[in-house]
Amino acid sequence: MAINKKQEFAEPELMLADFAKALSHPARVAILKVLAEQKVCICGEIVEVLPLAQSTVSQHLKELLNAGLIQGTVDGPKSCYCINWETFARFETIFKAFFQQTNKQRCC
Amino acid sequence: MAINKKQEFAEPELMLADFAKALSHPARVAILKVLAEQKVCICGEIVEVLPLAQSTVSQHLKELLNAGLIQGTVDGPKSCYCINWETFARFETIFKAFFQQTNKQRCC
DNA sequence: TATGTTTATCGTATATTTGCGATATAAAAT
DNA sequence: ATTTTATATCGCAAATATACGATAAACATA
Repeated sequence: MAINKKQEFAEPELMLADFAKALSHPARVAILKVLAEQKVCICGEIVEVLPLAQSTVSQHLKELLNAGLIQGTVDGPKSCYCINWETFARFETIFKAFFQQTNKQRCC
Repeated sequence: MAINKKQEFAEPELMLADFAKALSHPARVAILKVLAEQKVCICGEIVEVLPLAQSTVSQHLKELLNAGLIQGTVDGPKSCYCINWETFARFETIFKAFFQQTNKQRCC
């Protein structure tokens, strides 16, 4: 694209889009799923569950971190990740404010 | 990327990712917002509200259609769009099944 | 100190998305 | 029948995302 027009939109739209973007790849959804189930939390274990190389998984983890959907702590040479439920709750509120109206009519 | 690995993931992960991808651009969130508010529904009116060219808006509308988030009907020379709330409800169910567990502990 | 283990980052190739102008299409109006 | 109006699609350029191997960094262990 010639110019990036994203910054021309309002803050709530940008926030929702960023949240959705973080969820817009099945690998990241899968990561969040195993973290939510508390099956695993160490990076290396996540890599074993996914059909991707270690560097690729690390990249997806970084994106989830940047979006605030997970948090990580260093545990010796390993990294432990878990879901940041506060962020999920926050976006659920924004989402509802946007779309969950009482009047769900159609005009066509 | 060398190879597209998306098809290696399970169906629920793919569905959630597709839904999120449809919401992953502020223009599409903005379109859904004005449709939800029932301010406008005609394509040309949507174009006036957004800071994008007509062809670009038409492309975003097509993506929302493909994702099943909106539906459109031809009204003479115009096109009328509105939100498909059934799809929203369906994805809310999937989303909750994934992430809304009773036990939201952290391991780190 | 040297070595192995675990993870993050860099560089790079390729795929996809975004955006627009130009054009096609279809209906309405003149 | 021609022109106008409204929208979708095509073709292209530029930006982003995806994926991996190689390498760096940080720690534990021999």
